[in-house]
Amino acid sequence: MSAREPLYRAIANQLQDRINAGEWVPGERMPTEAVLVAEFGVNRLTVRQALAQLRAAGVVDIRQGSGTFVANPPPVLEITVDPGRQVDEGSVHATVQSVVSDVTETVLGEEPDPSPAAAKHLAIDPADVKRLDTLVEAGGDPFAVSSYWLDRRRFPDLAARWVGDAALHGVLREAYGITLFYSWRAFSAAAAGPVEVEQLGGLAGAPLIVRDGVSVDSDGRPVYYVRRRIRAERASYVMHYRT
Amino acid sequence: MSAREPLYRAIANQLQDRINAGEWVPGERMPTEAVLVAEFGVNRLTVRQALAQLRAAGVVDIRQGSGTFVANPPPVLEITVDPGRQVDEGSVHATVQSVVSDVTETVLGEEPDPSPAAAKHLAIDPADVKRLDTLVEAGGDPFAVSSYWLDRRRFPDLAARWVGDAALHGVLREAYGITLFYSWRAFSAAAAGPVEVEQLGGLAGAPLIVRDGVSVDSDGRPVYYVRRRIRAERASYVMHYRT
DNA sequence: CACGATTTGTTCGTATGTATT
DNA sequence: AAATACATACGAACAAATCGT
Repeated sequence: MSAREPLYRAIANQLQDRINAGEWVPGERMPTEAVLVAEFGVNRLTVRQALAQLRAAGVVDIRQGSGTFVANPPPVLEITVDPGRQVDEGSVHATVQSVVSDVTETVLGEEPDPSPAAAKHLAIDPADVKRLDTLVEAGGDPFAVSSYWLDRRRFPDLAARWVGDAALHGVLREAYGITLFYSWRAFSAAAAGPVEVEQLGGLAGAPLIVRDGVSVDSDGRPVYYVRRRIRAERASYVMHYRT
Repeated sequence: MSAREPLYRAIANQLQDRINAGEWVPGERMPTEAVLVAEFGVNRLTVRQALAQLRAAGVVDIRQGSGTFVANPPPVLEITVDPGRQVDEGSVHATVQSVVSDVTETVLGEEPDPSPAAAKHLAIDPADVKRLDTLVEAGGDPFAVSSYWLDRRRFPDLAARWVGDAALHGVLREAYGITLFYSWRAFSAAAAGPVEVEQLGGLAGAPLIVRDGVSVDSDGRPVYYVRRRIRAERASYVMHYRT
């Protein structure tokens, strides 16, 4: 095994074990840093490093001025992925709206973005690619951030035509007469960077569930490449099979 | 906005900006901690805290004795999800084998696990649930860890019948004559805990892509509930739509 | 291959700021 | 307002891994 395990890691493991053993139940307050310092006979920084490990793993919730609590896994929102439905009608919007009525998608910004990957997905020149970022809010809380890469010649004034509470597929249908179809989707995960932290809240490095995809019009021509990010503890994508 | 931004965060953001600006390209070595200490005029721990943020976000790669490097995004393995194929033949095995020939799935352990959630998915009593953990290795490197929850009365000696390089679906077909069908799958993300770090490597809190699912037999009876974890930077699940 | 220099990792100590109770 | 508890920041020392001579 490991020749010498760092103190902070040993303490983190021991605390994890005691949580698993039920010494503190989810939502319950754990001993303060000062108490742990006395109990383990180490420096406060060492205790904090141990707690930081558990926080990063989503095991504990640390609140300034209040204390450290065993994390209470919140209910995850299950976003249904229906492979049979090829028309893109916004799975996130539909799912979130069934739980929270107050769902909005607002434009955060729009700018040229000569991304080679996006250009390849759209089959256009990188110089013609623009990126439009939006924020989906549910009940006033940030839920998802989306980046759409589009052909800026085809949709020159997209942001201006955006109406506050609509989703992009609705804007494209009503303003441009485009019906969207899914081409492909991909599910992956990533760590939250400074930008995502500012947009979605949470901590740097927190896991995000990422959904990429390309939607095409009725002619099969790519309309946009999208990358949507949601904090991992908030949602999951569920796909049911026909039996 | 933020009244007072912590020093370490300001430094992290500035370093991030300079990386984005191309001051250091991916794979290139960044200034040492000592240099950054002198440059920003702060304590070394403050610099380290800033770098820890970037490391957690996957922006930099820090190697003891060597230095800090701009992260080089490794190629992700795209695991194809075919909603049309309802027979469970092991999508991970199939995909990984197409790239690396040396793929094995070995049993890490088998033990009773009265998980209420698993019992519900299997429609059996929690006392009858056992969990079997396996490790998928590709080219000698750990790639994925899977936990299978099964009815221990139905599969009493499953681990004993396991042959080293097979996948579970093959074991069930050959040893029990069961053909598996997908019932549902779910994609989510989570932070790596101590257990996952030991099994998959990486850092505590690193993002994992998680795939849950239930497979049933030809009678529609649940056979197992599975939860597979892969380090986020290693893979993504891709679903193509029929046009 | 050995060894020293370099660079990051861990741990102690101390002080002050900020949020919550 | 005071006490409590976590957040930030500085200083110092030694350990461990890496790399070049």
